[in-house]
Amino acid sequence: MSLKYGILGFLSKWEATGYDLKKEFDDFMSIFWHSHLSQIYPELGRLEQEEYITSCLLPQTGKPDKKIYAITDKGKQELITWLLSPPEAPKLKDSFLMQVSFMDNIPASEVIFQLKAYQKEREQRLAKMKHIFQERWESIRERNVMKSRILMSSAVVRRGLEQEIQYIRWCRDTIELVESCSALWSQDTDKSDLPEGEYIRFSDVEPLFRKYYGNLMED
Amino acid sequence: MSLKYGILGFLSKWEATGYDLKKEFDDFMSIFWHSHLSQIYPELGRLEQEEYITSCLLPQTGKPDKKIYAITDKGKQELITWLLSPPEAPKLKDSFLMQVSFMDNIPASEVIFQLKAYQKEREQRLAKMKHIFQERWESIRERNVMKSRILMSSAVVRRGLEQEIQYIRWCRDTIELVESCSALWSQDTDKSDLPEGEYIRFSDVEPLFRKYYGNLMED
DNA sequence: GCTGACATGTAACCCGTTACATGATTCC
DNA sequence: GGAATCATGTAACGGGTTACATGTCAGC
Repeated sequence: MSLKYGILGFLSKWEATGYDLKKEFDDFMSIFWHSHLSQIYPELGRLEQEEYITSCLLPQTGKPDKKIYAITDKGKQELITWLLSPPEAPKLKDSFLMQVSFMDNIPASEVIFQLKAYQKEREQRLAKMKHIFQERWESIRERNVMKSRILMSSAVVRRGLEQEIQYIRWCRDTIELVESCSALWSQDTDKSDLPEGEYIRFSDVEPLFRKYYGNLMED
Repeated sequence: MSLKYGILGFLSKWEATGYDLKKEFDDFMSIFWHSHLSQIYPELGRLEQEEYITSCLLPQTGKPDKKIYAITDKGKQELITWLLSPPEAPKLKDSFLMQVSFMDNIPASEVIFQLKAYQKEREQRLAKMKHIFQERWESIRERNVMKSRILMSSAVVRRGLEQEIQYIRWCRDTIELVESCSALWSQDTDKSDLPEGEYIRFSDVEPLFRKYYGNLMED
């Protein structure tokens, strides 16, 4: 149900077409949401029907006509009601972490390969976010006017940057960990009746683990 | 499409019923995925039809009969193929961050209230995760056997803990930021034709911003 | 007597993704 | 000549959530 509020939130500050909204979902809003045009257009239709937004048609030559949407008072009220309602419990869906947690089923070399590939992807995302961030920063500094909206979107930007940086760092650390423990993979390819002494003990790698967890275990 | 692999991944190590799987999705796997029983049962049916898993019926007295599922070779192969396939680009959906980015529309006091509520939620999640983590840690230490599976799930646990800790810290820092800038909200309740001098300048709060971003802006 | 754990499922609905459909202009 | 941008949408499908449906046993 959040696409609705993503649209209302954006329209609470600027008028926009469906196409504009899509760009915003690919740009700044990509920090917390994404959507396809084929979902945005019908949603705009529904929101207009329920009178949360109004549209006005702008004929263009050479290009297709634009339908510019604006928020209504009813729409703004709906947005505010949502903003004041209790925040939803986070429901994480991270298919890469799922892959990682089952990667004892593939060779250590492949694990490292996958971690490196993902790290690269996140580095690209970070670079894109930094770019967005720097552009905004400069335009804000030029106009030299401070608003609460700028404060809140800056907070969101910080969260986005932090998240990427930490994920990248985790990839790096985990690659190192797997590299230094790759012997575990040759061990446990199911020769299940080896004598006890043949197994690597947990106590052998415990110091390495403590280092990997850092101060996360305290408390 | 990841529920399928969540199930196959779990069954690659242990046999389980639909009910067991649900518990696992609420427990350890909640770090990266969640699912409802009403989705798990039909999915198990499909996986069995496609011969990725097999079931055996265990009659019970007093309790309903159990249907215990086990992975087949074909299923294990399917899992491995997925594990080796390129990791998906992350598609974040964080409705709380969406709320935050539009919170210039509600009073600063309400912003702080929402941030505190969310911080509490994440603290509870962290406490739960630490609990899961400590239980596992102890049982691993007792058995004193190291396996690659333990290494990978430990990496996932670290990611989960980190994520929570950092989100909580962000909430704390952002509450402070909003508190020290709450004057912005009284300013911009749309008295749009105030003389220029009445506005808070960006340059006035820039030092505060630099502190809030820390070393995130550096390249 | 009621809640919660155990155990399995179906049905309706909503949300989100991929594919299809159109058509001009600009840049390489 | 082909890809990318601007601009709008529909249709089919798949995945995920909520509600419905059933029934026993243990513990408070």
